[in-house]
Amino acid sequence: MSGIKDIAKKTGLSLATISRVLNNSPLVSEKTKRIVLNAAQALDYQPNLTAAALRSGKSKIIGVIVPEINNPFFSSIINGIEQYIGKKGYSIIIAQSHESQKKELHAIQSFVKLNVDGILISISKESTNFPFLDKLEQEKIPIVFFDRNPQIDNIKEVVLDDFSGAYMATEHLIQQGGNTLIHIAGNQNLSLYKDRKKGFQSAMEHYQRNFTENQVLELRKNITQDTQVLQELIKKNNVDSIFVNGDEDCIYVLNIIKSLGYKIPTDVKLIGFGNLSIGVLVQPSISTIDQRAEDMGMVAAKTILQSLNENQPITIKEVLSPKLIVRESSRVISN
Amino acid sequence: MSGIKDIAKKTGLSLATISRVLNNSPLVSEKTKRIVLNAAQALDYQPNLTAAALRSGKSKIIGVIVPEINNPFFSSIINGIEQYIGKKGYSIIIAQSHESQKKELHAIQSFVKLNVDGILISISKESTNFPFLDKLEQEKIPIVFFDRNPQIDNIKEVVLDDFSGAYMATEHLIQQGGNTLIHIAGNQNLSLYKDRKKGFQSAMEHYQRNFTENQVLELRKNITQDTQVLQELIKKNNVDSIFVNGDEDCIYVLNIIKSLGYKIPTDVKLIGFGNLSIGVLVQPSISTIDQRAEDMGMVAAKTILQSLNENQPITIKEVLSPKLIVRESSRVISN
DNA sequence: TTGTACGCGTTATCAT
DNA sequence: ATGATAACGCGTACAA
Repeated sequence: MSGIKDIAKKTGLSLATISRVLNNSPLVSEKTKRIVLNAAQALDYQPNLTAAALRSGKSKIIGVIVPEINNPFFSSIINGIEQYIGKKGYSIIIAQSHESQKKELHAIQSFVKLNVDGILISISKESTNFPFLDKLEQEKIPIVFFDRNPQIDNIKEVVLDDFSGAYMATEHLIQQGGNTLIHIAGNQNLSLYKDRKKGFQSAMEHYQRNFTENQVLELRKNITQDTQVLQELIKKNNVDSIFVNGDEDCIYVLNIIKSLGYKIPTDVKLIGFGNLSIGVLVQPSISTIDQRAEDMGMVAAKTILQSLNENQPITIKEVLSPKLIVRESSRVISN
Repeated sequence: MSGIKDIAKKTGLSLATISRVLNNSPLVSEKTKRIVLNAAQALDYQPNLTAAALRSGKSKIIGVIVPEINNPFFSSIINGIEQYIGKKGYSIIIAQSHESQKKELHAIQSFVKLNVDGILISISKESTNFPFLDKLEQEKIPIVFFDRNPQIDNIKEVVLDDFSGAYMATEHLIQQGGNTLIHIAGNQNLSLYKDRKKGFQSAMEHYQRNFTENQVLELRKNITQDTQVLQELIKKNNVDSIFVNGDEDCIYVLNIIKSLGYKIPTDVKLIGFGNLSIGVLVQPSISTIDQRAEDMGMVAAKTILQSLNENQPITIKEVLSPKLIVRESSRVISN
């Protein structure tokens, strides 16, 4: 392995010329270009990115912060980010917030010290204010929020249209013949769960289903209690369709309903949200809304790389449209 | 934000002294130490890790390569790595091989250019030779293999005792009253799946269950065919216990068996491998072998950090013991 | 078109 | 115990 010095020595050219060739400067003749590239090949030249970073101020590293890497949704997003960014010659460095604002700040500090060129972040549940934004602006480090976004102005963000997703899910249940619907909601501290609830409400109203707050509940994650609640809703209130805020909860609900002796989708129709791969392994397979995690990662990656070249602080809001995926848990068998 | 120059200017001390204080050199008086640290605080000093890396040759970055980050096992390992390494002031940079040896090599190249201090890798299924080992040794970059390991000598590796895990699983099925057992195997190109098969075989032999290759099969992932095969095995051969190579496949098998009308665990007992979180969401919940993914990540992280300080190329093999997790799919209801 | 020389921010060596 | 200065490997303004 060798550096530009070695190439200079071998070719008899100056360091500057070598550097120019390797950075595709137009100010070099074709001939010397060839000579240098050949020598580079022969010597197994490997640029020292650290030195380049120090000199140029560009590290070719993007920092990524997620609440939990160990979460299929986020790891899929990271997958998307890595794929896009890897192609462009960048690397990603990863930190987890574990839903703690303190760790989030700490991660950003580390990233700044490492001279990352940009930051991609999905904020923690705790985070309501964002003290790091000023600092990053000073340092000219662009930041793009994805999925979970702060409810503030003048930022770049990539989000899913959770409202539409929930609307689509609800509409689908109704179109499949659902009469009495409920929504099992997620943590209302996160705006995306709020949006899913709103989407449910909106679809209900649009189809004149007389929406009330009684039709929305959160799980206790205590199987006895949850079973009891669902039993009552289905028996007394004739609930025949349930839109669950996420696939994991959906499978949990699915099992409860099956254990109660109801048939899915005949007695109760179910749809989740998230399109986890496990959704096709359960029986019946669950309908869901695809969050397009990889796409989100790719768009976020694209956005941050764009921001590196334009130094105007533009406001960007990329909204991805979710996709309805119909499987057994909500499909009315046609005959 | 400021650097050591700013502190030097403010305190009137030399750059060298500032650097010494910040690196906890013993060669400074307590008094100046205080002065410097106070100034650092006041000026919001942030070390430029790029510059430090260039000068010292230590980047405080560890490169991690996994086949797919979007895989709960690997993302859990990364979680473990990140937790351990983050505490020690290191960062992790991540690349995926997508099971391609070419991408694996490419990732290593990138890591070398970035001057990572060490590499953690779980090799791709394709990889049978490891041309990068020489280069890394030249560059004095330590490498630690985890989970999937090359079958060669003189390396550092952290693996699960897959043999024992499979043995435990099989033994458990027998102890629960299993008479006729089969094993649904994984891709035999990976040594860990081979080990799981061997563990099954060993337990079978130990309990005089007359092991033959007929008791091992791989799924076709075609639901019609797989259903047919399982149906026959249960009906004709009286199979009453199945050890499946992984939890995802286990859930797949579970659904097939339920759809055939058999009761689990009464008619057929099941156990998987991997302890995916989804295992408790299906019904019945599946017994499994915990792979201790986070522990593996932490041990791998610990191992690589140790290697940074000792420059002797020591051979290390850390073997983690799996844990049996008994849930409904294999538990004989006591009465 | 090519070369010279300085600087990026820090650490390490040598002197004081 | 502290300071002056070179060096890490590369990029670029300026000179030629």
